[in-house]
Amino acid sequence: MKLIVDRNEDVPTAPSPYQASCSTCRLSSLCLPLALEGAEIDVLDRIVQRSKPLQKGQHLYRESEHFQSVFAVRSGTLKAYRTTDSGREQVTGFYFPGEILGMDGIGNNRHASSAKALETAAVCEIPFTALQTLSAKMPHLQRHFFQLMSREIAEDQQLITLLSKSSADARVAALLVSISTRNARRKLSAIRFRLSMSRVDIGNYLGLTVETVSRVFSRMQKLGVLRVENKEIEILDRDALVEMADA
Amino acid sequence: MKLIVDRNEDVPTAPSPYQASCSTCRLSSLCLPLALEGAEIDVLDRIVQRSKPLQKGQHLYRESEHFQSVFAVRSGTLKAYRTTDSGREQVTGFYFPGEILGMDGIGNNRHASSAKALETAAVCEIPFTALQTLSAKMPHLQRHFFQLMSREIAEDQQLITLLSKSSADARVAALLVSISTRNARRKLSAIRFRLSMSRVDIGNYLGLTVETVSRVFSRMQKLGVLRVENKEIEILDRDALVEMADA
DNA sequence: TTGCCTTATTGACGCAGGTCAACGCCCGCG
DNA sequence: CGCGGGCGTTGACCTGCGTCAATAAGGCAA
Repeated sequence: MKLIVDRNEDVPTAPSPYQASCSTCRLSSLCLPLALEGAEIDVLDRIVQRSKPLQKGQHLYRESEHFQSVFAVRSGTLKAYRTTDSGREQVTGFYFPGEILGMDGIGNNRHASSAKALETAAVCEIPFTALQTLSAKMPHLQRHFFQLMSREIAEDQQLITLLSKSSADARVAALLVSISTRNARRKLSAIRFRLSMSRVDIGNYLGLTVETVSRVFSRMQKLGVLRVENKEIEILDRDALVEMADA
Repeated sequence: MKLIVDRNEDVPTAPSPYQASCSTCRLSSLCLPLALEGAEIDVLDRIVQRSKPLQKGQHLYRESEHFQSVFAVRSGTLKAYRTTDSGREQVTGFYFPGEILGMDGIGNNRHASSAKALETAAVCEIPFTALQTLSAKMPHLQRHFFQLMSREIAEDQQLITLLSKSSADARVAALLVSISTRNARRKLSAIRFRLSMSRVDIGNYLGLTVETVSRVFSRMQKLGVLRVENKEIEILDRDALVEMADA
């Protein structure tokens, strides 16, 4: 029944050609190289470090640690979260292959959130100082990185909008639509996928309790919008879902 | 019933010495020039346009308009907001003197939010293309701008955290603490100030109704934490406020 | 000034979602 | 292969905030 799962049963830390290079990377069309051409990609390639396979539950970096690099997800999923003064944990984002995380640390040289693998995950590390130097020389890269940061802002604002007023149904629907869309970008199925995060994480991210998330899933299943089987999700009526996400 | 409005009844583009220069600007220690030295400031100065005094209610830019510049607030306050698919308005931020807005438009060359003056306001316009060119030449500037964007991300995450779980009291307390802190940065009173935004805007920003905001103010006043008189706020017990903000 | 219209406050009431509790089912470990 | 602990689901109940409504208080126009 369940087929599984993640790849990256990762290789000991030998010479470590975890991945040849940006130019052969399947994700280059989503990731940092997006705006670059051949020669430029090679230059970027030289600063990128591909040495970090993470096991489920392992941290990539922790809040308030010294900031040094941003990271691109190569495989697997990560969550970013911060801890409030009162000790509560708040998930601020999920990161899928091709996406960049860690940019919130640039502001004061200290990570503003922690990042943890939700399943076995591989990332590319991009030392920020080197990235800056390169950016100054490669306008495309500079521009692209500005864009990536800007989009992160815009996405956070999207989430703010969601959290500010929307119903539980709308929040869950919005998350599912988002995941679906991001899957499509990676040429994966937009209607059938496996949630790598727990219900707790989903609830936390969306400002809901686990119970509510669970009830929403059940309700949507009853309505014929979704099929839910543990972490497997099938979207049966995407239009309905999009509609719910907005309301 | 809807009247008004504004369109950029735009200001003659005459010589326009609304403000001498960045180097004489009282806010330079908060704003873009922060990381620069004498000569560099002058160069930045040359691309900055100081031509836009806005009347209360007037727009600086509108969602989905072509993105061209970011803006620094010189005086007054602005709010940024986006409109959801269902037509609801969501305030995503308030901007005070020395702060930069418009960075969410970089991502796809289109403003992701609208910005409107809450009172008479003056801004400096910083054409983004020119800023990029300069950034490539001036590492300090590039770095500083990355930092500004990063901080915007971190602040949005703060708000996400707030909206995700906190009580109405905590939300209002957090906003007041934030305004207080930002006032202090500008050498204004941290304990006595005038709210430039309406209760509606506050509620919208915090994901609360006007009524709730009003009740929270009353309650805090009763508790002796605040003195509220219309838009005038006096913080009587900052520690208590900080404490409430966290819970 | 007077009056009008927008903004703010306060009260009464209802409901979405939180809380508490019980239970079933994966899944990893021995 | 069986056992245990975490994760997920479901139900019953409770509460903080939204909603509706009425009134007050600014503030701007004429």
